[in-house]
Order: sequence, then structure tokens, then C-alpha cells
Amino acid sequence: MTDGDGEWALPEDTEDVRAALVEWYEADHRSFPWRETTDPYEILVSEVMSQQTQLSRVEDAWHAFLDQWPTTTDLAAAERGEVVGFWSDHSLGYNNRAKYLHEAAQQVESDYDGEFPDTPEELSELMGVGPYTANAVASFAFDNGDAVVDTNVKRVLYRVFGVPDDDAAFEAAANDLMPEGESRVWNNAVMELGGVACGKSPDCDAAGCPWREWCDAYQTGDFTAPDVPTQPDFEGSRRQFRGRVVRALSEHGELALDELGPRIRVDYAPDGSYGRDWLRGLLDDLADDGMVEVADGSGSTVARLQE
DNA sequence: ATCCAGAATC
DNA sequence: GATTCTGGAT
Repeated sequence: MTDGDGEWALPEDTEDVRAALVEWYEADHRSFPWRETTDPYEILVSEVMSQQTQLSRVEDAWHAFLDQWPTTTDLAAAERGEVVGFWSDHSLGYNNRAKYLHEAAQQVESDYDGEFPDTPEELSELMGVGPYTANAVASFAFDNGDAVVDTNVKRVLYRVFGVPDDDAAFEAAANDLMPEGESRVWNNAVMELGGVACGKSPDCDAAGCPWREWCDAYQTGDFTAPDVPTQPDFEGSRRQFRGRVVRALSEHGELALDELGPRIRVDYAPDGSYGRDWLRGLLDDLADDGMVEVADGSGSTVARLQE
């Protein structure tokens, strides 16, 4: 066995464990608009927006996005720059995800004749759709997914059943636990538990956690959670300046280097250490990522969002 | 200060 | 394995 494998097993009375959670979820849970649709496109948009972004900040953006591009046909026909601009305007971060979503819509149009596939395997072929999102869309749209494994699920399995901090172990445990053919309610319920009862600072009694009687952590009082990778500081980071570039180009359409520079850094000086060369480096990276186009004219260089 | 329904690319 | 983005809540 590899390092980190401890003694662990799911309870014998699995059916009771399952029933307790589903009953708890169905009695009361948070209301999100994407829980009231089974449209795979609407579900996908909510899932992509939710990656690394707090749910409370996704709701308005989700409504606005679907208002602007109601179907994959509409989104596929949009220009990439419009979609990236929307992402930036709504402060959704990681605007590569806007590019992926746009491309996924084009794949659905071209590869699937506008109709979403309904298996996790096929959904995984869409750009920006990994294991988590494939199972989420398959579950919430078609009730046809495997267990989702995200940081919430890992934290719950780690605390309640002592599943070791290992991706393969989490996936196996999550699927063992999930009742066959009930992925929609089950995956909603598990993530609801991780969100309202078993967050970083747990709230077992107040939230009426249905798994207290089976929970290792509740018995021992040790609510340690798996390590989450720590992020580098955002303030002053390259990411921050990339984000400002995208926002400025979305707002103004097209800008020359020396018009753009001062909007990115107040200390921009064309020949300074943060000047044209530095800015050009940022723009070339963004161009490689498919976000920005840089055009060298005679004497002046201009940048704009791609397409 | 740290965290948040991940995934692709190099 | 490191990088990509944002701001409100805690």
C-alpha cells in the first residue's frame, strides 16, 4: 500500500447512510436557479462559472449570460472577444474558461448537431469539461452521471469515513457510496452537505448533519481537512495585470501600446522597467493563449481581443 | 491573510 | 509541477 493509506471502510449499513442524506437534502436545501432546470447547456454554464468562484457571485452572471446567449447555437455564433469580455465584465476570473465554454458550444453544434451527449465519457470531450464537470452535467441534466468528486466531496469523505487523501481513493469511495441511478439527487445532496454542514469550519449540529452517527470527525472532534494547494498572492501578480489588459481591451475595443500601458499600471513608462517591452511580453502570452490579437503596424502596435 | 462546485496547457 | 483571475466573506 502507498503512503497515506490508513484503515478505512464505508459503513455496513450503506442504505441507511444513503437514505439519511437524501432525506436531509430533500427536507431543506439552498435554492439555486440551476437546480430548477435540466437543460444541459444551462447546467454547463453554471458549472463552468462555479469553478473556483463562489456560488453567491455566479447567480447574476448566470442569468445575464443565458439572457445574452440562450442556446449553444447563439453562443457558438458569438465572437470569442464578446464572450471573454462578458467574463471580465462580470468579474468571473480565469477568462480562459470563457474561451473553453465558447468552444464547447461550437463542438456541440458541429459534433453533436446541437444536441448535448448524455454520458460523462462523451461530455468529457468538450473543451474545458473535466471529470468533475462531465459528471455534474450528466447528473443534473440527465440523471446519468457517476459520483462527482470536488473539494467538498473530498473533505466530507475524509472526515466522515476516514478515506485517505488520495484521488483514486476518493473516487472509489464516492462511487461506492452513490446509490445506483440516482446521481442527480445524490450529487446535489453530497455537495450541499459539504457546503452548509461540513465546510472548512463545520456546523454539524446547527445544520442537522444527517451523518453525525457515522462520522469519525464528529466522534473524535478532529475536523482536519485534506490540504488544498495554497495560491500565490494575487495582488501585484502577473495574473492581475493580464486581467486588466483583457478588461481594458473589452472596454475600448482596440488600443495602442502606450494607450493601454497606463490603464494596466499607474507606473507605466514606455521606456521604463515596466514599459513597452514588459507590456509586449504580457500581450504575447495572451496571444499565445488565444485571448488577444497583436498587430504591428508601421510605427505603432495595437492590441484587441481575439476575433 | 485565506478561501472558493476545476481544467488545460506547457 | 506551475500557471491561469476575482472580490466578498470569514
